[in-house]
Amino acid sequence: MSPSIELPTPRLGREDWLDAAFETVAESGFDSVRVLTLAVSLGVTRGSFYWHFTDHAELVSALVERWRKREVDTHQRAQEATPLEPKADLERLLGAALAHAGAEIKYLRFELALRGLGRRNPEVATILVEVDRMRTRLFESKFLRLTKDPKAAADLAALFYLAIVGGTHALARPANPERTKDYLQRIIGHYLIAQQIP
Amino acid sequence: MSPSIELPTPRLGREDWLDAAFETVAESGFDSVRVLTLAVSLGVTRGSFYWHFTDHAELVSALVERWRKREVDTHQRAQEATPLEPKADLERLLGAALAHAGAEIKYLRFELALRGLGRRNPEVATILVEVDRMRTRLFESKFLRLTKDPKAAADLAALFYLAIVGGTHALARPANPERTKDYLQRIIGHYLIAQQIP
DNA sequence: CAGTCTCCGTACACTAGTGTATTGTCTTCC
DNA sequence: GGAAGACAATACACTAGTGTACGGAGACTG
Repeated sequence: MSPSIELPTPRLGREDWLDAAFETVAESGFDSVRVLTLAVSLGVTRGSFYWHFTDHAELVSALVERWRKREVDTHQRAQEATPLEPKADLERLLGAALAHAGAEIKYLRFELALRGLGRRNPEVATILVEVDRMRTRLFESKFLRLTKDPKAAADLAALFYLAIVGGTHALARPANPERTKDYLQRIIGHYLIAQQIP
Repeated sequence: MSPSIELPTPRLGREDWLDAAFETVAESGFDSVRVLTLAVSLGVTRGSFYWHFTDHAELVSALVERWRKREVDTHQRAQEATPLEPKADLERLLGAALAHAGAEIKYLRFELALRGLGRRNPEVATILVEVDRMRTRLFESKFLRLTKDPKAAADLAALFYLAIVGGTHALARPANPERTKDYLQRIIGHYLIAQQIP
């Protein structure tokens, strides 16, 4: 009989637990992250978990921290990217923010869940404020290449970001993420970028 | 000794439980709604709860339903309100949507929590889609009085609504709701209403 | 003033989850 | 090939929560 029906069941590392937790957060929020449930879905017992983490709380904060690091990272790369023509630059950022296909939609859902957590966890709230500010400032610097009025650039960046956050809610819905993304990109791009050149 | 130190402890009705549940949702989300906890905070035991509700699930769906009814209600009133000049009309709606002081901020936080619930509960998701559509259509009808292009009116209404939903996140933060509201109202009003007259 | 309706307390059985302590079992590496 | 280290199972004690069954007690009503 062929022996290798059952997978080799590789041992788990910290990242595996974080990945699994990430999935559940994206699907059903932070409150659904249970050590027991994760263990079952990973095919092990909780014994494994408490080897990698001291605590349920540590899992959550590690997850948040991993997200923060990645955000700072992609922000760096966005800053260092060779700048296009100002308008195209903003459109590229918009497209990235509304990224939709496959894994990306999970990131959007995760971030929404994180904002939910931030509403009752001050440390998370602080991180969110920082990331929001980071992104807004990037937008601001781009808008500043379109208009010379610094106040208008700041306002437009803020409004731009508001629309993106709002759009995330629409994208997080099951129906038509592809079309939704195209639509969002079109209207935000049209009214908040194309139309705003002095 | 003066006898009336302790309050008369009025008996509780269904609404009292719903009110208490509403508070916890606004503060810490739907997952924090526990029968036991509510009972403690209301100063009774769970015996009371199971007289008014059959179930924990019934509490939640009753809460959602109450919210939906109220939304339909305020929508009716908004429709029937004597229309002002088109621009002022939109600005009034914007102000209402971003209402901030006192109790209103709880409503905003509740709605955000509800959107979180909607991400994993299809019935709630349906309700949210309906309410969103209801509101957007109202905005659309108002924008239609500013521009004759029906497509532009639809787009502007959508963008308007995106900005409002995004703005809710900013308002839900503890810091400076007053100032935040003024700022949001200003930039949304400026770029999405004032500037969009053909 | 007895009875009924409404609301609440109490006690019980049950489930899901956490965290700890201890003991295995692979791997790796000398 | 034997010891050490990395990962996992098991068993235990504990907490918070749900739902049910039933028994009061207070208020209103004839």
